[in-house]
Amino acid sequence: MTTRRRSNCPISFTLDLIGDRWSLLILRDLVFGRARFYRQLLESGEGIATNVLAERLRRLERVGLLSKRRDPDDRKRFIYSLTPKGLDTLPILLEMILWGAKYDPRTAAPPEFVARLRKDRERVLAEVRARAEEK
Amino acid sequence: MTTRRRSNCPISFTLDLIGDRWSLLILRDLVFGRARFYRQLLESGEGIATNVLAERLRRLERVGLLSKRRDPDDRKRFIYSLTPKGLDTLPILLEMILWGAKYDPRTAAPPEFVARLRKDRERVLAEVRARAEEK
DNA sequence: TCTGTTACTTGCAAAAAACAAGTCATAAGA
DNA sequence: TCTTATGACTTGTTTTTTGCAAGTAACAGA
Repeated sequence: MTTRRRSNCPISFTLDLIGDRWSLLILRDLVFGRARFYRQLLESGEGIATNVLAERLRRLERVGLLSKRRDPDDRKRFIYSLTPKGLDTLPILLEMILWGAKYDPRTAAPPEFVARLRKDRERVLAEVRARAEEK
Repeated sequence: MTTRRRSNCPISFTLDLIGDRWSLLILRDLVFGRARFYRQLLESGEGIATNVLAERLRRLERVGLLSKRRDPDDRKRFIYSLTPKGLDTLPILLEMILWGAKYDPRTAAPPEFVARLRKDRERVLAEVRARAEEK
């Protein structure tokens, strides 16, 4: 992926950083707590290629969305976690959940979560954020 | 771009349809009323290649986010416009504006628009939606 | 020390994007 | 009505990115 910015439009800026087919899925797995290690990210569902994952992690770290540190409990692996800047993409992810759940007849989105999200967006946002932060 | 779905995750579903480097910019130009014709989309800032634009328009039409009709005032051109499904991506675009405006020091996002959006999200959403609908 | 994990890297083929040029259906002007 | 212009693309080619398979290096455990 290229890094060259295309304009000063805020949407374009956002897309230049996370507007590819994988970055937001990586952020999703970190935000919703499904993964913390390389292996988990690699195996979490959609089948990203290992070289692409490595490149994306490097990139997301470089632009400040996530950080990497050695796991003190097992020094051969690394813990990937979101920075505040990375966590701030949560509202974007939540809107994508709402849109996807609305238009995908086969969606796996839990209906009660979606209903709560629609009804009380701020509250759900705060809850997911809090859970993500304590990791 | 491929069309094959990767999973039933709503975020993944959304990204399968609009998670590339151009689709959301096209939607942006249609939502915010900067463009209605092929030429305008082609020249609106970021420099999409003509073959890529053509392919994306075909794709977005096929998945039901936009529609195409001949312009009655000049039958050699076509008017591209959003469907309700396409217009429903607006919340995603607005969150990207907020994120981009927050983290891009060179952002061109009008500060008063961003401030209003932060303060009264629902209202701005309704306004932009209303303006986009009357086209 | 040997074996297994974990996190990658490297090499190559396939797909997609960027770039340049050309086609085709209107429309507008002489 | 012939001629040129415009708008919306298509086609061919090069470059970049992705996907896939295999391999390597650091650390851990027995």
